[in-house]
Formats: sequence, structure tokens, C-alpha cells
Amino acid sequence: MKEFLRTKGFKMTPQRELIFRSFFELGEHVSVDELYDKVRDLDQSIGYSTVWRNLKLICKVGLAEEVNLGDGITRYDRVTKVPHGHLFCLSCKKLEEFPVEQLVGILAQTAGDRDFSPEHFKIEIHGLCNDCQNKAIDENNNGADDE
Amino acid sequence: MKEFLRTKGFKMTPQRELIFRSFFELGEHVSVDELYDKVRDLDQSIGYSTVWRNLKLICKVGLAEEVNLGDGITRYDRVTKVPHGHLFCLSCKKLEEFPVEQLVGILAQTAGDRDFSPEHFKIEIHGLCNDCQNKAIDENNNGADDE
DNA sequence: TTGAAAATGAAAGTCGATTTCATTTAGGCG
DNA sequence: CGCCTAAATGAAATCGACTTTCATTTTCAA
Repeated sequence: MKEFLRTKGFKMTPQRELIFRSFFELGEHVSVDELYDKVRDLDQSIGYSTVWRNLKLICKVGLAEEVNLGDGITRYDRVTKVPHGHLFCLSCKKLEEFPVEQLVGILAQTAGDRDFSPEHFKIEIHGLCNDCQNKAIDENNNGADDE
Repeated sequence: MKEFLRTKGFKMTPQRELIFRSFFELGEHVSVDELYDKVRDLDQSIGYSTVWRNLKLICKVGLAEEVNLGDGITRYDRVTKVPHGHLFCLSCKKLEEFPVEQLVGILAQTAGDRDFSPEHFKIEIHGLCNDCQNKAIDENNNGADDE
């Protein structure tokens, strides 16, 4: 990793090492705050802006990309081989993935037909995950019938 | 429209009337600032927060919905009969639409397979529109070859 | 070893979205 | 018609995530 960064003109530091490692240990779709919390557990002295800047760096060197679900929080998604879409639970904010090869094919064609040069496809399903659907049902059974 | 709002417990005011009308006169994907500018041309005295609140109201009563393209600006998209995706130009920010019936069918199935209750589908292609591709080419031909 | 370029941490700044609060207005009711 | 209460308004303050600034420290190639 040190070599990889050096070839791109960046230096390695203990903070960066820790931040990169933590990022890849956390799952997908990490927010700055989540990463900052994790990093802070390991080194109290690392600043928020350092975490933020390194997350940006991870994107710049092509290892992750920003995901914006419209809830005001930018998440950072590891770049993986396989393109995927997101199932975003509006209630608990959990994010699941699903494969989208077929869809991306259709979208690429759509773009081509319109002389639009696609850089990135975004396919999301917003709704309620199974857990939150069940919770909603429970609440209806137990709660008062207000509103 | 006044009746429509009354049945939902909202009152009609001159400001609201003007804001609603302006919103529907502007095309799709209107931002608060765009609407505020237009409304301001017609009535200098209307405040930003009133425009914002009425835009939210338009969403609440189901006539529009928020669109977030990840550029930090919330746009408001009139709810239309036909579901559509967005072609978003990363350079000039222009937004085009394209039909997505077929895709939505596939996505609904995907959601169903996973016991996910979909509320909303988001299908976007981010990239460069034809104009901006050409601009980029022009710049390469004329400009210096600085990295 | 050394010096320029890059990185860091704390704090301040940015900017769109949202809320607060004092005041005004709409519209149902007698 | 006037009255009254809930809703609406406008200005200003606040929020909160993101981004930048700046003084200082660190990396690493020569």
C-alpha cells in the first residue's frame, strides 16, 4: 500500500496507515463519523479532518467512491469488481446490495442512444427492510389507533 | 387547488398561490433557489422560508418529490404518471429524463425476492451530456497540454 | 542529513436546510 | 359582519455535515 501510494505522489504516515486499515476492516458504505469513531478507539490523537481527508484520498486513488442516499450523509463504498445497486431502508438506514449487471447493460444502451457518456450508474430501491416492516406491524397491533 | 388544500387542513394565502403557480410553471427538478428567484420577480416581499416551506408542502400533499443527485442541492420533481430515471450531467448539471418501466419491473422483483418493501426507485446515470463532451474535446484541441 | 513537499490537528468557515419567534392572516362560526 | 383560533408568514438564528485554513510536524528523495 505504501508503494501504491508513493507511485501516485502520496506519502505514508502512521495516521494514514491506521485510517486505511480501519476503512477496509469496516464493511461497505462507511460514513466519516463511523470511521472516525473506529479510528479514535485506536488512536485518540487523530483528528477528524485527517480522517476525512484520507477518506477522500481513498476515493481519489480509486479504492472507494462516494455514495449519496439523500439522507444528508455521505457514505464511502469500497470499489468492487461487481457493479451493484442498493436497497436502502428508510427506517433503520441499513443498506443491502444486489447485483445489477443486467440493468447496467440496459442503462448503458439508454445512455448511448442519447449520446450521453456515462461515468457512473446509480440504482437504488428505497423502502422498508423486512425487519422494519415487521416492527411497523407490531406497533400497529399494540399501539393506540391515533391518527 | 384551494379546495384540495382545505380538505387536507391547509389554508390558501396569496403567497402560497403564487408559489404553487410558479412551481408548476417552472419545469421539472426545481431547486429552492430557482423557485425563490422566480417568486421574487413577482413579489419582492415573499421570504425564502415561505418558499421553502411551501415546496415541502407541495411534497407533503403528493404533488412533487425531492430529488437528490449528490451535488448538495435538493431538487423538487413534479410527480408524474410515468416513472422516469435521470441522466445527470456532472459538468453542466443539466438533467434529462428517460422512461424506466421495464427497469422498475425488474427492481420490483428484486425487492420482492428479498422481502424488501419498495417505496421508491432511483435510477440515475451520471456522466457527460453531448454538449459537455464536445466542449471537452474542443478544450483538448485548443488548450495547452498541462496535466 | 537536509530541505521541499506533503500531512496533520484544531479551529474556523461554508452553505444549504431547517427552526424559532413575534406577528399577521385565513376562514369557520355565531 | 366581527371574532377567534389555527395556520401561515418573514426575518433571523440555528443546525449540521462538509471543507478549508493555518501553523506545525513529518516524510522521504537527493
